[in-house]
Amino acid sequence: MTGKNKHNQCPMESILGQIMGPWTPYILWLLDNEKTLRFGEIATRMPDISAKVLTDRLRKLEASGLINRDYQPTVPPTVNYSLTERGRELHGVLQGLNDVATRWDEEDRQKEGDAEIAAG
Amino acid sequence: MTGKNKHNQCPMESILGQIMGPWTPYILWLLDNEKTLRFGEIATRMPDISAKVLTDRLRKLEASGLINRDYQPTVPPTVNYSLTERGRELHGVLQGLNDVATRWDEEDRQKEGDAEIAAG
DNA sequence: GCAAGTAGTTACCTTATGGTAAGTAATGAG
DNA sequence: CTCATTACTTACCATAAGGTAACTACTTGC
Repeated sequence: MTGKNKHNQCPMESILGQIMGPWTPYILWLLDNEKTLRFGEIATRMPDISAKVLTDRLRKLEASGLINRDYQPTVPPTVNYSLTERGRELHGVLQGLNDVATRWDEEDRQKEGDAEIAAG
Repeated sequence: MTGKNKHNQCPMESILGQIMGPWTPYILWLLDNEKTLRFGEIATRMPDISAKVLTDRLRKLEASGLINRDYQPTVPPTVNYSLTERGRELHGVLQGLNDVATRWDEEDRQKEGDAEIAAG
């Protein structure tokens, strides 16, 4: 997987093993923005992830102490996910990541547009 | 894999596909700190990564336009890696990540220490 | 008694990923 | 003539990761 070693010498390795990996930062970003989301709501916002993998990521984030899982034994059941206090400490990083992503995306679209105009 | 989709609707997906993945953020962090590093110097700082995988990561970062590869055809050859301008824009994110990582690491060590004292 | 709805779990199979070891190029040293 | 050096590349193999489909539980409504 994305990270199996815990923390040898460098603290950064540890955090990377927890929050990195295919869909993980995006899940954190969703929960950072929307406070609380049900399993199905996360799945809707990430159409390309399978239930199996989403469950896996949520379980790992829970094990890392970054998200809370609140199971309500209603019928049908309701499970709410939210960031823990530690998870919320990632806000600045996630925000910064999104800012850069948005900026690059705009720049790239701009360049694509220019290229199309130049090509006639 | 870590990222195959380019950018469907959300710009964050794109950046995650580029900088996420097992060792990638750590490589960027090294280059952000040390300006320029040779292949072997990066390898020394990351003892657990194999040459094959390190090469793969460097090639992908180069393809994403985040790092420069400067091949000097000396004997034996010298290859210097450094961040591009775009790569340097990740400074804030990498710094923030490292800050959180360091803080959590200290907190966890503190807790471990407390537990040991409590256990006698 | 059967379908619907939520949040999964499980089994099975395919693909992706990563490790190891060996090979390559070019040249100066011994 | 062979070794050492750097930065890889290649082939081969083992493991990990992920997709799909089917199945679970529980109760309301038809």
